[in-house]
Amino acid sequence: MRYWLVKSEPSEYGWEDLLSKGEDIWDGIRNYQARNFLKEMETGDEVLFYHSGKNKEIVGIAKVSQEAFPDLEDGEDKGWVAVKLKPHKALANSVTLEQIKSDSILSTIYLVKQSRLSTMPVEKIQFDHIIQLGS
DNA sequence: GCCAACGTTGGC
DNA sequence: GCCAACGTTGGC
Repeated sequence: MRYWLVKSEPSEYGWEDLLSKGEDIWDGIRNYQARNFLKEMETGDEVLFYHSGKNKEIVGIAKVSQEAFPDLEDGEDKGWVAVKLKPHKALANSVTLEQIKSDSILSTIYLVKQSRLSTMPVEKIQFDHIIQLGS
């Protein structure tokens, strides 16, 4: 079991959209580093859902419901992949970027170090800590 | 609105 | 293969 964080601009696609769908394809990733992480995701892995832009906070936990499969571009397999996600649990209190940056356990995560990466792994200790902050 | 950090593109 | 120019993302 591994832990991840995915990022989305809520005006494009937010946690609410995933909730209302019940399960959805997480596609359109066009960055090699993010793609490699997507390929490593396994069914049942837990995924923190982060809203970029105005709110900048982790709002919920999703689970990988289907492992990587080809994400076609113009009907062709160009090596990009998508996964499927299901909402698992909303955080009672969302965890803000400000909290994350000021926390000694969390300040080293990719979210802070490499702000443009949209899909990234999270250490278990960090994941657990975020859940604790969000409960 | 600006800027930093990346990624991509294209000329050489 | 290098690098300058440009585009994009996302925080401030």
